[in-house]
Amino acid sequence: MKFQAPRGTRDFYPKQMAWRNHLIDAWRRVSIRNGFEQVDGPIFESLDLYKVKSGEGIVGELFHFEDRGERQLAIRPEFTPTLARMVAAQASSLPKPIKWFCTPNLCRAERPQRGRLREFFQWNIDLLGSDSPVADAECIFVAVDLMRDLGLDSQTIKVRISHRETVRHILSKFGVADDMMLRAFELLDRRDKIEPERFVELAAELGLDPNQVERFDQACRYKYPIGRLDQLREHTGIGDQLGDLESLDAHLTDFGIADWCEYDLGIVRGLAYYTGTVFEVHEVSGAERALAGGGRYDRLIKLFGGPDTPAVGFGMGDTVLSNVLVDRGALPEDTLPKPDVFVLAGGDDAARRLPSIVADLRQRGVHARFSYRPTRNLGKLLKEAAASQARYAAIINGDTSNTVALKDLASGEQADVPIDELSSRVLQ
RNA sequence: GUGAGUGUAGCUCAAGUGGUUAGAGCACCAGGUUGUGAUCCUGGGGGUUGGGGGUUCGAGUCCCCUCACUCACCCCA
Repeated sequence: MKFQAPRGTRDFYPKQMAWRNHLIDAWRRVSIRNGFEQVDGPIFESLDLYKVKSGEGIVGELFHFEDRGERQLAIRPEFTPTLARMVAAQASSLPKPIKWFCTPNLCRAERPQRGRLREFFQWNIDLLGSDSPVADAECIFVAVDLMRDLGLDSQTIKVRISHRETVRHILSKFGVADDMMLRAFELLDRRDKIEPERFVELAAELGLDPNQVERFDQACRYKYPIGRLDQLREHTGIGDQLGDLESLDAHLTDFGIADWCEYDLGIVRGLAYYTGTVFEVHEVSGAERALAGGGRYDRLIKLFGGPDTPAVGFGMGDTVLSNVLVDRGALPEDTLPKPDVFVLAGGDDAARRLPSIVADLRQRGVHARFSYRPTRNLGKLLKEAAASQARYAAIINGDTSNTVALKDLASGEQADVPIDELSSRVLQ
């Protein structure tokens, strides 16, 4: 019997595990310096919890099971319902704004593709209790901060921003009735996937004539820079009804991330869920899926039985992020922990002294390794030391002398150092 | 879940229209008689060709099923 990992799941060998930690460490580091606190919840929840947010249709897209007490449970496909449940339960005692992050593994019963697996890790940033556009801007800033932390730049990455209410006003201006709004958003989301003639046809059903369709389509395809809402006004004829977008625009500039962002009215995201700002983080070549997506969801906490609580946040998966970084030349093997020193012995006398020297180094916090090979051939041992990517090799002298030869494996320089100075030397 | 493509060693790939015991490089392991590491020699382990069934004297190669990956749909919470 031979087994492989189930469809859409991954095995994490040391190299992959180091890479995964590299990403999750960055998520943690960036979250914390932006003032977010880490939370987590159970990896499975009541199936009903997910139905409340997403409806009956969600059941076919997650993994669910029945426990021995006939409870219907589901492995978490997202974290937001857990978060909403947690916030709703203690909302009155939590200081506002609530700024939480987590890095859960999530499972979805989808057909896997590049950047899309059945089990993955997702960074969640959520800011609750403020309806100010500052909160929207800060969330976007956190996403940008992460990109920057991992060495990506604003030429490679763009945050594409839209706003539900603004698009609604534009659609309304073009003559779409309120009860047709949901269908209009659906059409906007799907416009690249349907034939142009069909698009015009469907738009006509919403009350738009071909001329308006053309104008609206163009307004949605154009990317507006931050600070140029005047262009957006001109293209859409929306006038002064920009609302929060106006304020968001100023905050994005004040946070210094204007060049990372652009307005893209074609960004739609989940229909039933978001209420205001929506955004996606993209790699500009378009070769990968969205790195992250999020927005404002002011009605969710109430839906879960809590007080009316405005909220904004985003999720970022590890799969696309990883693809983008690897596309840009990052090598997962470079994230493996490297030894500070590789201790080796070229003779039997030295070999007897090796364990105590290694043990002492490790007690002092030094990452120290040694060879399991029986050979005393220093050439082979040095090759192993170099392969481990240790910074130093420490060659124990065969006699009882108090020095070891410390060799810098990058430069090749070598010098005798007293054994009691070894740990401080290699930790410098 | 629907449709299409792909699948040979840990990795990258070979094996004319079916034809002996499926090969190579890299990687891994071990030696090269007594102390200094890149592209030095020598040797070794590792494959039921993703798995199962069928056609055939004979299948890595043809057919069916299944599993996984890739792409589109769906969805993107």
